[in-house]
Amino acid sequence: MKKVTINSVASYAGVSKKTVSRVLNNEPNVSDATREKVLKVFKELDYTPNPIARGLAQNRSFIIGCLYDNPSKSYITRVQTGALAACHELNYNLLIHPCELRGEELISNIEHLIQTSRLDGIVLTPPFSDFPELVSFLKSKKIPYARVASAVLEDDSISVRSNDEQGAFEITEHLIKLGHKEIAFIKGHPDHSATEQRFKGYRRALASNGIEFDERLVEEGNFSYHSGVDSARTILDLNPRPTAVFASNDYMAAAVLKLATQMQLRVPDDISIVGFDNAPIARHIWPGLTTIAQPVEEMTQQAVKQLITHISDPQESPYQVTLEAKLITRESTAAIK
Amino acid sequence: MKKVTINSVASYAGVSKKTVSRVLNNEPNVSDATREKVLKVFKELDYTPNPIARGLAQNRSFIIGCLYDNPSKSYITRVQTGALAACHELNYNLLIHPCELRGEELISNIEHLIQTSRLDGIVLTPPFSDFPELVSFLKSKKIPYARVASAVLEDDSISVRSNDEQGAFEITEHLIKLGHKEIAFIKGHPDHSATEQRFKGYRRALASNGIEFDERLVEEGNFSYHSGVDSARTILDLNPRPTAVFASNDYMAAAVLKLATQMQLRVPDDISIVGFDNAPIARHIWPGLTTIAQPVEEMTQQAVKQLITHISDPQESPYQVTLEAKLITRESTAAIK
DNA sequence: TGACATTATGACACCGGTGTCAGATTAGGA
DNA sequence: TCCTAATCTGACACCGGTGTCATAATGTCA
Repeated sequence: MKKVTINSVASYAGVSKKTVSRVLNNEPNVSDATREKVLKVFKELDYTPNPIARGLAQNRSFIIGCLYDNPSKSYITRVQTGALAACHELNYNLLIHPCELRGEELISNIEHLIQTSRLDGIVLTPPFSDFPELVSFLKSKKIPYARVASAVLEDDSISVRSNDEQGAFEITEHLIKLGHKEIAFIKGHPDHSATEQRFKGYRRALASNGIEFDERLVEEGNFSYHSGVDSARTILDLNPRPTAVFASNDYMAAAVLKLATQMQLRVPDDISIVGFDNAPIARHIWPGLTTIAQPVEEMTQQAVKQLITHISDPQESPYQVTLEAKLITRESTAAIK
Repeated sequence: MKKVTINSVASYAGVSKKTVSRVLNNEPNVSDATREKVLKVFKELDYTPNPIARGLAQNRSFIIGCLYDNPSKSYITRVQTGALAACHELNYNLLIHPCELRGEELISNIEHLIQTSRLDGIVLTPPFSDFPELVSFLKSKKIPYARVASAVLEDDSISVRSNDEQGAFEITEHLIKLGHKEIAFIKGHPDHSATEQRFKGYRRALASNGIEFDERLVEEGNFSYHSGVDSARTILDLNPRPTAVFASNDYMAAAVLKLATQMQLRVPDDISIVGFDNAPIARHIWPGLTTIAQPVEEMTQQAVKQLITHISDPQESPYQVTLEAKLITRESTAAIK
């Protein structure tokens, strides 16, 4: 099997390689006859252009990077799924790059990544999406980027998000409608902008239903299962015990559930628990968790698609989108008796 | 910021670009003085060679692909972590490629991937590691590949595995030592070679402890949580009910646990449950699952490292390694009363 | 010191595409 | 029918590295 290059195609079709290149890139100024002739040779020889040679000539790599630092494997996988879908569609490759937000030398780490891998652009997923140092670094270096699930909107950059505040509002209101008034809240990791958004939604729901906010019901978590255990311990020992717990994600909610079960509390009869994200664990435990589902794949896919479009044609003006989050009710919530 | 290329380095250092290239690749036949002079210029100009140009010249992409089709997000993430570690170390990039083993046109899908992305090699993770059609395709196309967690050993290819059969043996024996004799078994997905291996280990443990194998205690699963629910239903309805259940992975074990809990069975007092893989869920549920931990990251890292080494220097003879699996005991198993 | 082997270096083509520009061909209008 | 404008096409340089080979510099030994 010998290699099929643009030269072999050109000589086989009896045209110059530049003409072949024109056909390849759908450029104008090729007569229909020539175009078809070349296209036929493509098929006959089973020709695939070499992206590396192309990249060298155009100073592009056809690679975009995906940055994440997230304890939730399912979230990461969903992000990857969305990003890959967009990449496949637009003939790009995806380079995944897990790294720590608070790791030393984040910026130089990223700079090195961009330098060595010659990324054409970067997708930022939480918590990077709202990390100012990084965003302004990319902006100063003129590296195209897109932000997924960011809270802060900048109008000159690509950003696709879902409404965390609204989701938190809705799930809190769901509890309130079930008669709950003492609703504990476990916060997420302070580096994630979602943390503040979800907290805001919680407070807005309380306020709009005339329930006074009680600071003693709020615990600091960090989205990890482990932090959920710690927070749960404090909350479940409160006297009087709250009748419901809203954990800022499903892992922490699962931790609350585990601890409650260990303490012989029945969920949802004795206490209702809700999470956020609709992670697989939400339906893998008993009782299943009432939670908020976000369209993570969809968000990432749109963000990456936008990003690649922008790279290929910088005229394309970047835009912002907000997608819907959805309440999923399972067995972990019930009306107060 | 203007681009720093091999030409700028060469003229700045007062040598030819070929000499710069020599220094870059640690080739011999460069005098120490020249070498140092060039290295100093590297630093001064902050030069990073362009992998794309390099790739074009050497007909390499410095990219290896990672194939998977696995319902376990944590397994996928662990695989990626290991693969990335090896890639970073050896200046390679990783292209992840989730795809369905039984999807239509798997082979042509992979062929297309290799064609368009010009992969230098491929890592196969379960269930691809032992999929003969794919392996022989890669072999016929002379695409370097490495297999992770494969059961079948071929001596002319790279393969890093852990001993599933032995792990299953040990965890079964753990149950037997606790006094269990009626131990139900839920099989994994038939496409995964681990499925048969784990089953073998289970049977060997029974046999070596003089317990007769009872076919009625065996259910067909497919590694998914959902299949675990189905199998659990059958098993927990058996009369007499087995005193222990060995599910071939933790998701299915979690399903058994969920169903048992719903049926008011106490775990481990009424029934012991064990899983396999040591997935996060094993410690996120209550009671935590006794299971077998495999060094997935380590396996993948070694496989990828081997693979890249082999690509860079085909003389390097491929090798096979088997790493240790480890029993993790948690709260889901107890001595029979 | 001369003859020869060894080491160091650079000129140049090449990898497989794309950009520029000039020249050839065709179309359209007078 | 001729002239000009619009459309096609190809020659050639270039992207940033590496491979080959010739030549220059140095080392070795008689």
